[in-house]
Amino acid sequence: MPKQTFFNLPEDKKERILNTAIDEFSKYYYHKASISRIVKNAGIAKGSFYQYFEDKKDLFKYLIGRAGEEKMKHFNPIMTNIDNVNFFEVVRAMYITGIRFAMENPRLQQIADNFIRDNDTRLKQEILGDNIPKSNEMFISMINKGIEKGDLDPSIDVALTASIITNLNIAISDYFIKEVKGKDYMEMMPLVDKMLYILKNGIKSKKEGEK
Amino acid sequence: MPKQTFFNLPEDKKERILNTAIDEFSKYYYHKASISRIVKNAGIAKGSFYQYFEDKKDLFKYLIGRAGEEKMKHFNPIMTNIDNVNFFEVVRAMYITGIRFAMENPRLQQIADNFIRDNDTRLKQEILGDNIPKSNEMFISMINKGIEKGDLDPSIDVALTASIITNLNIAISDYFIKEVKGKDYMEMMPLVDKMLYILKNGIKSKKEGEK
DNA sequence: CAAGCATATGACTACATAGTCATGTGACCC
DNA sequence: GGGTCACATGACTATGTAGTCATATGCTTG
Repeated sequence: MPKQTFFNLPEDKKERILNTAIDEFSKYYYHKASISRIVKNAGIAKGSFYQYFEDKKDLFKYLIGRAGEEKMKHFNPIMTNIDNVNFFEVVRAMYITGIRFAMENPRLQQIADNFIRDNDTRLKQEILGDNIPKSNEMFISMINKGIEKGDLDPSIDVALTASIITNLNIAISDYFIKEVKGKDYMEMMPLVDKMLYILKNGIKSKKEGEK
Repeated sequence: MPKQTFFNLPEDKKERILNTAIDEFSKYYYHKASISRIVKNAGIAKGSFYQYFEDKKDLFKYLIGRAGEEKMKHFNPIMTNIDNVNFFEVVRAMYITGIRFAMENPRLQQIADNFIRDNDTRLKQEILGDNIPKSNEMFISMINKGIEKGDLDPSIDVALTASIITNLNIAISDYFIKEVKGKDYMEMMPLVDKMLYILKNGIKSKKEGEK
């Protein structure tokens, strides 16, 4: 956590510092991001930085935490209905909010991306604690419920399906941002539906049987 | 390319240097990997290193190239049959060889992984040139042929499906390495088939219609 | 005015990095 | 012996980093 000194700062200064830090960590991954550059760009002294934050990790943890909170704000409303709606509706809502978040907060999305892809597992452990497996567990329980309710094919492999759904989430965000960037984000809707069609029905021709 | 001096070295010395370098780049991504550590671990002088390679990038390019060649050795036999066999057979063979490569060459796999995930696009561009889009183009042409032949549902979105198949390739390797590591790699076969089942048929329950 | 306290500062330490270069060493040939 | 050439060496340069610390500024309170 940042020191009290940081929270005591006037709002605009806090904002300026965080904004500069977000810029830095969205451009460079953790180890390459530079405190020296941050203080230079934010127009504060090196010493001041260390009056605000314990160290580099302290700042980064704080940013990751804020990004997570921001993302959760969008996801929570979906999760409350989770038991009442069709499985695919939930997945659809998740994909849509995921893309929306990425478009509305490209720098935070980039920071999260860099962080997820970072292979310094010690750093990840220190910063995330044990929040990583939770998302997968949630999917697994969702899939199990989906099978019970009759929404899903009971012969699928649950853990593998969870992994697929997670990866498709990443795939569709990537695909959309690469292919459709700049355009209105409402254009993602048909794309999400095409993705869900495939997830639901597969890609095998319906006209003839399996060879 | 490494300098001639490097290729003139006795085989065991070359081997020792490359081996140490592979170790380093599989543990750390490009910018964090250290030439100083490599020369220390390989037992050669710093100056010698620069008699063998132009610079850090030269060595890395060489390693990426070797890893690529190694991987291609496995893939090429599949690609020659590409027109004669069922679409899903090709995808199946690709997934299997992908996992096999990852298991047989964990360090090379790790280097390729680190590199793909690196977000220094300039470095990527310099090292890969324009080889990146090629793999996607190949998938797209495969999918189009699959539709023509009647293997695939013509209503799918081709580009999106290509992206899905690529991502599922990553997903299954990840999943397999996390879940099944240490065991015999033949255990991946049922997993690949479950994955293909989902890709073919989707995950929707077959008993009742869509809600 | 004076004391005290929160905040601000940038030179500095200690360390790591990639890459250079002048000097050695040893084998081979004339 | 003398010359040439390939390879070997590690001290050194230049640059970057995270983090420290003694000092200074300025606001608030008695």
